[in-house]
Amino acid sequence: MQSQQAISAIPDFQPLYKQVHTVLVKRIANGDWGPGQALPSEQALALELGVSQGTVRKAMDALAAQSLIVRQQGKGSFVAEHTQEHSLYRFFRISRPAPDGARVTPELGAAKIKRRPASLVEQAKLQLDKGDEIVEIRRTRLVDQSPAIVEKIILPLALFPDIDSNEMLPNTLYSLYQGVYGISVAGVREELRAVLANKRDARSLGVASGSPLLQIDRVAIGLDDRHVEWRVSRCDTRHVVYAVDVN
Amino acid sequence: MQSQQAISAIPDFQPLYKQVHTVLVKRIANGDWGPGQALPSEQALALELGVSQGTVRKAMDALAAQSLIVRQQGKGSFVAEHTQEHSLYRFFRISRPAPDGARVTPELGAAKIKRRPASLVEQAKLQLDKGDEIVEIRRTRLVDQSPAIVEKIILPLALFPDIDSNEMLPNTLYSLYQGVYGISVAGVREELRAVLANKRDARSLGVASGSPLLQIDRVAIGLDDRHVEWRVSRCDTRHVVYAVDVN
DNA sequence: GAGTGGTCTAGACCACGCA
DNA sequence: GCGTGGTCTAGACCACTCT
Repeated sequence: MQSQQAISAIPDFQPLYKQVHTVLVKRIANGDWGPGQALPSEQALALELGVSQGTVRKAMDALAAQSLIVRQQGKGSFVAEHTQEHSLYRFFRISRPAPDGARVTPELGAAKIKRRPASLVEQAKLQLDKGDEIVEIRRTRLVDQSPAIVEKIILPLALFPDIDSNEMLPNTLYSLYQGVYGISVAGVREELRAVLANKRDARSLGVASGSPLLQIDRVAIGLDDRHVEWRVSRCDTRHVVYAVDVN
Repeated sequence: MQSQQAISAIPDFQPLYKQVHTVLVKRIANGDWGPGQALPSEQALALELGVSQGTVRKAMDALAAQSLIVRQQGKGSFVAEHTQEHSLYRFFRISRPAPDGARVTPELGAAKIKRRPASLVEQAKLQLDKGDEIVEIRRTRLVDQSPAIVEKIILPLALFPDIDSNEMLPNTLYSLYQGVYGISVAGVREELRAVLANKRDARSLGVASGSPLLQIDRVAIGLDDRHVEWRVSRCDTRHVVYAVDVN
């Protein structure tokens, strides 16, 4: 009656709750339930999958811990939405220095967008083939009305068809990816370095050429583990910092 | 028979498993079980605290998620140890750039240690009072035999009596804090900035004065939420990077 | 074989949101 | 009042470790 049953015909050796977890991730990735929509209740899923409610609960608790879903007592469980506030703070770690430590909401400055074939580095970063096209976005972000971050964003055109025909791109691109293109960013991997401002940086940020900048090299990864975006940000850290908490 | 009983005489309104969690954290912080030692079994704790095994399990799962304890099937649950490898990788995020991405094990270079009254900044960072003494450690860490990181470490002398009488400090200070002084680092808060190498940095790291360095400003926090250490590292990021994964 | 944590189930009551 | 997720319990079997 219990333990190590497989949901599919051929048993694998994952615990049941992990199998349930995997099934649910796939369904979310597949768009069975759109962002903001409610998943079936624990009971309904348990019945459908032939496991107990407690097992479904454990799988859904894991989804909630990954913030793939949001659970609300009395209402239900909902596919996480990359709304403005949410998405901004999940992957955006720029804040004011301690002891204030407040999160910062950057505003959008100038932006340029163009389409071209992927360079070799871009092919590697985004798992593309030779000849694949990408879209390059360059933009500035402001903190307290003055430019603080320059970004170069590279997107595979195949995943975001005609994204370069948008007049104005929103501040939080991830909600656009999710809402319009059905691509949810599940996680990011970032590498941080210190670099010197080149002439273009200096002009965009209003700093002296040769000023120190924090460079954030980020690859965004989708629900299906595809590399969805490559973004290189250069940040003037005189008034804001990149904050990390490890527990 | 179930639900919302309080362990202590005066009920608070925390779920039982959170109360159990809190009790266990306090006992660990208090040294009831030393690092590496086994906690009582789930059954034993459940009996002692008058709750069910499942509730104790949920509390201990949370402790494991915080990596405050390590659980081993068939053996028991053990207070986490800040061993060399462990402690190094828990809070040390320097690695090689992608696609390699391998963790790096820094070696220890020159070190200097001295005792003096806390400056104003140090008082603020470490929650000290005027006149309190601190110990300042300055040292260099090597990657691939060449200097890559300079560190300035500030410790409250009250927490680490006579630490400055040590001949050689180990590479991973956190295991020393835990093993000798009974202070476990439960988490850290870091702020990252880009700065330019001053003359001292340049000499220590073998780079040109004015080179860009990644500055990591870290406050380490103990089990009882006290600020235990303030550490400012400056890192040459030409060959290594600071890696962050968010999921 | 005894003891531990890991998984799974079944059923209960509670707190919440909504109609 | 109903359905949802949140908490708690009790009991079962499994996988692992040690003796």
